[in-house]
Amino acid sequence: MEAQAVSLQEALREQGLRLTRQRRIVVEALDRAEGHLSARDLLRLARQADPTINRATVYRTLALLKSRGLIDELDLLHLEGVGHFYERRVEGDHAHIGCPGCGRIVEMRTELAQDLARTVTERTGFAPTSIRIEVRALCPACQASAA
Amino acid sequence: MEAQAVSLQEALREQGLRLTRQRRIVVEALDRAEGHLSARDLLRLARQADPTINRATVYRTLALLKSRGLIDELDLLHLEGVGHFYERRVEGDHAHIGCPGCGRIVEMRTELAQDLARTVTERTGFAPTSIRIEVRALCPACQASAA
DNA sequence: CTTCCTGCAAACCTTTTGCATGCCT
DNA sequence: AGGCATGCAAAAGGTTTGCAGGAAG
Repeated sequence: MEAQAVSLQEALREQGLRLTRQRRIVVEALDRAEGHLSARDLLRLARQADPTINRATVYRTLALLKSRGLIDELDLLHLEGVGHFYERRVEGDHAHIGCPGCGRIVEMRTELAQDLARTVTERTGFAPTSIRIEVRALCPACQASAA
Repeated sequence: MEAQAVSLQEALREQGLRLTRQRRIVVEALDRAEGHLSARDLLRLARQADPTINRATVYRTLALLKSRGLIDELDLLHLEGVGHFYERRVEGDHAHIGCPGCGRIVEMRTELAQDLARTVTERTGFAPTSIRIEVRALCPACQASAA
């Protein structure tokens, strides 16, 4: 929804936020991740770099990034568990599609989010900063086995 | 996404599901609700009709309704707390728009969900059964006070 | 030097589960 | 009668918080 720095680490610096060793480790893990990560995943990854890093620090860093709009928070329709998932906000919105049969999650880029943002502004006067689209849909394999 | 009965209660019967006193109370509360309800809200409402009704029953009923596609589950971007929200699935999709400034949630009907469902099918072969669109957006009042 | 972050541990909240009992069909 | 739903209580996650010590700017 807006221009972005090449990395979260850089984005943090641009925003004048303190860049501690722990925050660097956490954002590096998010930068490297190709998709969504749970807080638990992220803690595990961070601990590979520093085994003393604490859960609370991970949550606090996630809250910070979230409040600055640098990451998106998803829950992936509970298909992968009750917790939340995080991923770096990227240019170009995408929908998350989850199959309730097998739990598989795929992503799909879509321009419809732009349209939606425009419509929201026109019809409600609200100013969108992020859009989350999550679709529950049977994958082809599960459609076949359900038939 | 498909035709619906006039009430959840009726829908339950149509699906050949056992309609216990507790389930009736819970679905009546959902039927009466104009918008989203948390599990906690729902328990509170149900207890007005029967103070002995149990939390576990509410959760089990919600799981049942969810699995049958009769209700939608939302988390409203965590703006109202960490839990989930439920509402009867209605004809005509709508997006939930939440203001991070004041926590206000508004709904907006949108046809874009239909387009999105079509696109998903065409591009991925997945068969959508529900779509969740949640938008984080500053409301007019909060835009003004932020300026 | 000051501010704010971290680790720790406990608390908190929501949601789930095993089990014995009871209700619906 | 049989199968399934309920209530109860405890457990299981996930997430948040107060506090004392420590690191970053």
